[in-house]
Amino acid sequence: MQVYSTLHRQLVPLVPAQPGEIGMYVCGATVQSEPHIGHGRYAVAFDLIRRYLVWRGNRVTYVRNITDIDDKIIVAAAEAGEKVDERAQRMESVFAKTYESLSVLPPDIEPKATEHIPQMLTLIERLIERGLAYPAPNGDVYFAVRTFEMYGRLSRQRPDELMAGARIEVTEAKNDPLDFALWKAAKPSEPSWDSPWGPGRPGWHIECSAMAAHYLGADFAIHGGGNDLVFPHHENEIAQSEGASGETFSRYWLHNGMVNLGGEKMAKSTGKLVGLSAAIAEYGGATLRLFYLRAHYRSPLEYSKELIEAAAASVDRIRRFALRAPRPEGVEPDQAIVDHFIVAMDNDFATPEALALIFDGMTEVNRELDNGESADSKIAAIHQLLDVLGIRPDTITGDVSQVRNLVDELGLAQGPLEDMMEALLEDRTMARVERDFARSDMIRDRLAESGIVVEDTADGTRWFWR
RNA sequence: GGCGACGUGGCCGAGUGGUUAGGCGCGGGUCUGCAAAACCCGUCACUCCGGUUCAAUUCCGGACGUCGCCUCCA
Repeated sequence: MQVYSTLHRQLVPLVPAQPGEIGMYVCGATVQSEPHIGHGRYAVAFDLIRRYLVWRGNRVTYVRNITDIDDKIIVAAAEAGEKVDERAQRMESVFAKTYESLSVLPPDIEPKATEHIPQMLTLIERLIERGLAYPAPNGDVYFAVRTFEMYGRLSRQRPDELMAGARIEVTEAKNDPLDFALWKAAKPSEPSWDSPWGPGRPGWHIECSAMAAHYLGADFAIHGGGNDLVFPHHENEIAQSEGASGETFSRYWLHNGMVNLGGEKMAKSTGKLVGLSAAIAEYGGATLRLFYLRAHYRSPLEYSKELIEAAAASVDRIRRFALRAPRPEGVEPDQAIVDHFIVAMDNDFATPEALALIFDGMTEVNRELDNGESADSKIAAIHQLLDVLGIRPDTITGDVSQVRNLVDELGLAQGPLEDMMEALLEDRTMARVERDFARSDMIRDRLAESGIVVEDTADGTRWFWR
């Protein structure tokens, strides 16, 4: 299996320290405000990687953190008149809901920064002992970038050239403008924790170093996150972790590409964003998930109505397939299809190619079914691969209230959705037999309005939620 | 200015030194009360300029362009 590692800048074989034992740390969200489409991408990308690695027989420990204390949260909470921890918890639950809608599995461990302050303090003390960090007179503690020779290895930045860029925060407390905060002295009314350097809160980067080491040790396989985190966040993590332990910190660095809107990165700071919850409400989580998977995880991904609707059309195609060709019991999946999938996915998780072969397989199955042949092993393979990709066409549902209204109007019996649909479709079939097409079309149209597609096929009438 | 990624048909998006990606859309057909679906056929591209080669979209060099990072960021 080959992965593209930002550290190596090329495809490299994925070889964990212990064969089949993969520790995976992914930088999760800062729960400052509602997630946008971009947040869904990182979540789906690494969920996919995790699922695939597990499916291939690895024991994966997936850690995805929550940053629940930082400047942005403090500011956002103040603006909203909320307590910092309350806001963080509220946003955390919004994120959790969207993850669930996107079929993103919960990580094995989801550590929060505020619950690992002791680990961070220990790490900072060690860095000071080793001469890589220093407390400043104002109560801050800084990492001394120039003392860490390898600084810039991940992002290919040289400290002198960073200086030339000059957009670096200059603080009098720092010995060098490149130094970054490990610990920030608390201002009045800010949340704070006791430390050897006085009350304060952690700098952003230290939490990931501390929590990754705590749960995965130093030499774990994969560290992931958005490619906007390469510098400075991941660069600083390496400096802190390797500076403290003297060991390599994470073997491979995987970074997902950004979601663009109108050709530019989606970001809160520029106001160029679409809310994730709103998009899920409009199109459904499965469509969003497929939207992400249509592009390779490292490529930029443009968000637009046209592209999301193309994804929705593909979800419909998958859904129809699942209805026509349900998962057969006790059938061995077609090995050729599975092998092809593995070749694609072993190549840095090439989901566009994987999707292409699944669509190919669906076309073959449909053809064979049209010809009255059995296609069970191919069907089994396709269902299995959809599972690995986390695409679950059977879990989509909609609002039943309009169906109830229609049932009432037609004088049919209320009941579970399945029963009501059966009654409605029977009514419609009768109307068609009597050539009362006004009535049959009305039923179909009304169901369409409530999000249910009704189609008459050679095998009979089928329906599904869109 | 520094670092990095990338430029494929109407759109999205793989891939390859000479032979079909796939999806969406579009045109035609089979089927059908209609619609939709499904299937079949068609829609054959690779930013530009040099170079290597019998042969380049695919390798090398250059130009142009796009995007990201260098500041909080998935």
